[in-house]
Amino acid sequence: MENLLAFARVLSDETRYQMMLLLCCTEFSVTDLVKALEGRGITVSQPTVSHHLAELRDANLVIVRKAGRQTFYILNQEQVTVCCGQLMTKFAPLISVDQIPVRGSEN
Amino acid sequence: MENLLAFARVLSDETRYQMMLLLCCTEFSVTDLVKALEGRGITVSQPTVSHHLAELRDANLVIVRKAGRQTFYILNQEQVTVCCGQLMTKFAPLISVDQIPVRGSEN
DNA sequence: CAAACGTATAGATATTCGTCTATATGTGTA
DNA sequence: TACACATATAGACGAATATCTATACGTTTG
Repeated sequence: MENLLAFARVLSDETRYQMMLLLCCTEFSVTDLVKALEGRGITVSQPTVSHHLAELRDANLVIVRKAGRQTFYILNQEQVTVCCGQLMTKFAPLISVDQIPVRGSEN
Repeated sequence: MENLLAFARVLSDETRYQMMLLLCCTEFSVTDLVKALEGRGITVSQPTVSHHLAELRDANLVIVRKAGRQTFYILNQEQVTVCCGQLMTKFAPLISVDQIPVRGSEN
């Protein structure tokens, strides 16, 4: 599947979205991620989280580190950046880069 | 639904993705859009395209102009830009804005 | 006014996909 | 070596959704 389609598809699920928010700047083991999601009101089983992590892996959106019997995941911010750049090129080519409203642009 | 989730959801379907590519810089009527999609190997009925256009409308991703019995659509590049900015803020906060690889960054 | 045209809506259907339970695989430990 | 722990995989199931056909709605035209 095309790169951007995979990126969008991964992002489009609430559970994965919250996972990515958590993984953005902090490494999590699978079990800890399950607990952290629970804390955000997302109650899912460990296999479900593993399944979603596999999708993130396939989309190159996480960096994986194995340590003993644990596996740690963290978001691949560079891939996010590449995808956002491609999105801008394809779907907002008329808007110059330095106009990207980075902060305080909720709506 | 949250803004970015809606954006990602809309983008995550192949048909809508191709529609957005076509609508990016050119206005299309519904019928012409059906034909243009056909030309790209996406064969869908007019009601299907209308249905997808309604989703794009709900996500504020198209600008609509009615003229006689036709309705013209074009992509709302500003909304795309806003969403990309929010994506960067939420999922790539450690990467500075001026590093966004805008062109020639396919992978 | 009636017919043709362009688009939107409604309802039905099949497929995709998110989730679960059960279990397999791999790794540390007593 | 046996067991406990952490994660991944397999298969089943229900909900979401992309698509279709049929039709309604609005507009132009003869």
